[in-house]
Amino acid sequence: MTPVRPEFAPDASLSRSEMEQLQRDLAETAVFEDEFDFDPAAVRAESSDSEQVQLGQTTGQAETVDSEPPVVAGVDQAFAADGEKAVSAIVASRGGEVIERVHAVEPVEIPYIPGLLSFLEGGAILSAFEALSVEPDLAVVDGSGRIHFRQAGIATHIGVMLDLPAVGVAKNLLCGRPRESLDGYLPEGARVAIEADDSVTAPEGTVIGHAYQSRQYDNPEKRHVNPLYVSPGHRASADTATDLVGRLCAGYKLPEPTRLADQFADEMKADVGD
DNA sequence: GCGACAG
DNA sequence: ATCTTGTCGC
Repeated sequence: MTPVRPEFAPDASLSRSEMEQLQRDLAETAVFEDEFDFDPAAVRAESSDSEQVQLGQTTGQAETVDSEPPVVAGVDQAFAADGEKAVSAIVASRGGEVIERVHAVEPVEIPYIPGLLSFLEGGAILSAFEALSVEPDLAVVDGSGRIHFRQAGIATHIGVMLDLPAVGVAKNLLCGRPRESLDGYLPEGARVAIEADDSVTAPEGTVIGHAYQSRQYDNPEKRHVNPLYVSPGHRASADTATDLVGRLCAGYKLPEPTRLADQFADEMKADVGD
């Protein structure tokens, strides 16, 4: 698919202040509330036999069409050639079934700067989306969305440019303040709101995402897992973004679309010449 | 000056 | 993100 808002292209030749201004403009365009063309409750991480039966039955065409799970695009990056090439991988799946995999390789133009990640990886991701044939309903991007200084993390950048519902899934917290301490043991399924503090361009206290415990061990003393940081990218609220990620997890810390893209990115990286 | 920082 | 062996725990 092609960008609907090309004016927001993550041009790596922009000055730092121009990049930051572009992000502020991007955040103005971003929609941090649910705006889907699909039923979020129909999103699933794994395929089920019952669905196969339904699709095969002759119980009304409209019904069978509606029962088709939304297409989710998992997006992840890897770097090759000593960090000089950015490899972006997208794995599209429907109800857990992989339906397409594409990738793109672009030269790395700038170093990693916290807050400006989309200018490092955005180009490769958009190239990969150009190569994608299917129309995804949702994108799950590695990195933050609204949990960002200017509310325009990479998930927001990609979502707005493609006008595609997107959620960001990060392994570390970029900014914001957890409503409750995350030091203690969080049981599986727990979510803690991440609020805007003075480092974020949003009213103090605005919920910009959640710390989400997608996986946890039973014994708090022996071993524990760190939570995921989920935030709206575009056309999704913080609550629904976390609901969606929860539905996309299948026993592992990371949601399935991310794991699939992660794996494919590694394969393509080796292909390019690790 | 100090602190803080996705991938 | 990436560089890397073994090792602890379920």
